[in-house]
Amino acid sequence: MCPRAETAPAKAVAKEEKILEAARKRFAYFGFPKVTMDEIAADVGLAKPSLYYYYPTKESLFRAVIASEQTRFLGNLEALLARETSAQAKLRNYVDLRYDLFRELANLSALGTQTYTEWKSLSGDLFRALEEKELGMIHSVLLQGERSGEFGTPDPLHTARTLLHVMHGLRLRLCAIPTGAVLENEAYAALRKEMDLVITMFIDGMKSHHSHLH
Amino acid sequence: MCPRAETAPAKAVAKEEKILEAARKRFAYFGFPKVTMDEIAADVGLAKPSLYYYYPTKESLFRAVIASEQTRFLGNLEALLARETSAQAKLRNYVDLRYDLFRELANLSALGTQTYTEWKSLSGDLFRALEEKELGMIHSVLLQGERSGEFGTPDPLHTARTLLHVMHGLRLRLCAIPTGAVLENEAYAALRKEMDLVITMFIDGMKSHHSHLH
DNA sequence: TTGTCGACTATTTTACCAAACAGGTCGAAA
DNA sequence: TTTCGACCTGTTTGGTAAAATAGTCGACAA
Repeated sequence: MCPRAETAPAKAVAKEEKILEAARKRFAYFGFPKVTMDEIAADVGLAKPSLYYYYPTKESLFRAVIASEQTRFLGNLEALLARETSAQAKLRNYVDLRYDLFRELANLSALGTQTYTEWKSLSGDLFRALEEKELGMIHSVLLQGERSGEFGTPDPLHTARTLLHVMHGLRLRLCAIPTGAVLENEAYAALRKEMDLVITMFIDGMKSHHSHLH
Repeated sequence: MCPRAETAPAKAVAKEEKILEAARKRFAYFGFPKVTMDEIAADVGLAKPSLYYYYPTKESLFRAVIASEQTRFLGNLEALLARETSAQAKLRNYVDLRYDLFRELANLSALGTQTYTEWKSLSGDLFRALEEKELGMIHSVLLQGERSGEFGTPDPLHTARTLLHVMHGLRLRLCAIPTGAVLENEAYAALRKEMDLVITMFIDGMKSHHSHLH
């Protein structure tokens, strides 16, 4: 209520986020090892030791960056699933969001694969936690689809997991393997089309499974 | 006809294959850089220079190893497609074979990912050529399924490519990302199940697409 | 002619050391 | 509460000498 009462902490939080943003940019462009704390400090107009007032280690700062990206994604995803639509529509929307996150992460990482695996190793637990939540959401959508009679699967959890792995696999493949496409954009457009086809196949496959049970 | 006429070259060919086999084992266990030509030579009871009589460079030997593995796979695949069965059955058999090749390559490479990407970079053209042929075969099976009325796709080539990419993506993911599974065998069993589910979804999806056109 | 190898070359890896660098700490001062 | 100068310490870097390895050549043998 009183603006003054919030001033001191608000300022600290604001600075924390400025640091986070500067770090995100640096890490994204140059990768974790090539970024120095001095540089990040300079970006936000501070000296190195001041950074340690907000983040105890370089790694914790990095993890904070990852966590913030993931939180944003999860927020969007949750909002999406909360909206009252068909399970199919939700699955397609999920693909949309997933693609966007892939795209963003790739955009920010000059070096593709390298950064990706680097991130994975530095904060594998975060990634695993994200996948866990992502899996849970897909799973719940599949269950919704089953309840509402849109489609069915013999094993919704297995299907959800496979779907998740397929999407990540496609993305990983794109990063790990030099595609024929010269332009990065082309490669991503192809990824997009493949993700769409996969989700279509899964939806149609699940519909047909359901109708077999009729 | 005359056994004598074949003796000299036959012996040479046999030795060539002994070298190939020794090299395969070494490369598989230790990876390309950690293997020396002396070691391979010793394995087959020769001195290093003799190897160069059969293979002009270390890399050519390595490529010969890869090529032989791939040829075997392609042979099996072709034999499979030649057999007179339904397109569905062929797709499922393709998954079988593909899985086996994944499994074998992984079995032979102590270091998983590392070796995989190493191989890719050293003989990317071979891998690309293999994928090209693999793609062609999947494509032809999809076309067969369409002709025979088993199922249909709006874009068979795109579907074939996506299927290929999905399978490779799943495998790649397994290599690149430390899974929760402690035992490697578990991880591969999971891969197997996922590959099966994907092909099921694709088959069902394509069936339903076909029946929509009815 | 086909196949083998000992001895040699050229290039890459390794081993090592010193200097620079970068993550992290501390106490003082706004 | 927030900032920073000075300091500490483990790691990376650069350069070099020694070792190892891919690849060559000419001689020798089947």
